[in-house]
Amino acid sequence: MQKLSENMEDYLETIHALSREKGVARVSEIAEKMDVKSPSVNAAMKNLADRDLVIHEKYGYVTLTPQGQKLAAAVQEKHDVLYRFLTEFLMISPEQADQEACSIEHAISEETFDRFVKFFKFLENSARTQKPRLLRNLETYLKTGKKVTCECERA
Amino acid sequence: MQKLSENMEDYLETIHALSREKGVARVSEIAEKMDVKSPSVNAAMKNLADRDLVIHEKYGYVTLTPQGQKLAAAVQEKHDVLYRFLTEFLMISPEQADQEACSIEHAISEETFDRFVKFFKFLENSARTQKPRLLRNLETYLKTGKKVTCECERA
DNA sequence: AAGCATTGTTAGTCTAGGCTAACATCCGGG
DNA sequence: CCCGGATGTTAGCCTAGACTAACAATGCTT
Repeated sequence: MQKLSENMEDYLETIHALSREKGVARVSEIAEKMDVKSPSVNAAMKNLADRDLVIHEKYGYVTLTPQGQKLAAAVQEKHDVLYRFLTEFLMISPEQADQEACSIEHAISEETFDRFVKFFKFLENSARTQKPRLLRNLETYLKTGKKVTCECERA
Repeated sequence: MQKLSENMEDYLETIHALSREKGVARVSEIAEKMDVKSPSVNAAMKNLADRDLVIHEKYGYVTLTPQGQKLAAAVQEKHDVLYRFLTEFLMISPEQADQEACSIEHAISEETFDRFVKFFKFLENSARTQKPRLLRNLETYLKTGKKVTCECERA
């Protein structure tokens, strides 16, 4: 099985999101959400159906197969972690973070994502236990460019 | 001027690298480094020359215009920071880090990159001043999955 | 139950960016 | 000088993934 293209991953992700939001996914909704026209969606559904990632009955709904589910969930998970990193630690606006997570999510290997998740949890943990030191220092630094040495270091 | 595609950014980056490594960039070298055939390079050079990003004399060398330089340097900078983050903090192997930096570099906006650089410097600074606490804890965590609360917090 | 708006599908076209095969130019060695 | 191999270019083709225009199915509304 050939690796999925970024575009096809995006389709899966969108179907996944729609299914969770509205229960089902329809061609027109997918088109609208992805800002493409319905014939493009149609072609993509044919592609994904051929790979057994979706089921698309003529003039009917689109649903993910278990395989498609799994892939979509993996992409979604990357999206979510990236989004949280961008908003919580880089303080990017929600809209922009969402958009960028959407690009970056396709560029990251499983291996790297796995480590990044750990890294992220570590940061969050530090932010919690050292609160508000580490995070506040970072925030100050991001805003002012001034380095703040850790208080516990100076002590 | 239309935004550059990822592929064209890659061409610029490769020309930039070759120019620095060997002084000049030739079609065959670009092709080899990017693992494409020379007619593809040719088409890309025509594209980039039309945008005034490179100069490509017939049967001759390829050089970056000042504009091309600037763009290439920006891409390169993203690559470098990402590479360092991946190797130093996520402990990804040099080869894989290089490869992934190559994908991720195209997916990041100027805004986000800017903040990420600050974030990265902050991390490096913490790693230096708190050495070896923060980094060692992260390393332990990445390897074992065990969370380690900051020593200065427990004190 | 029929008609029409909505929705989905098909056919055909376009662009980016690959490729191969064939042709053109360049340059070093005889 | 000139010839052959290396290098560069052109022409023509392919695929992914978008689009428009035209056609088909569905289903709500009366």
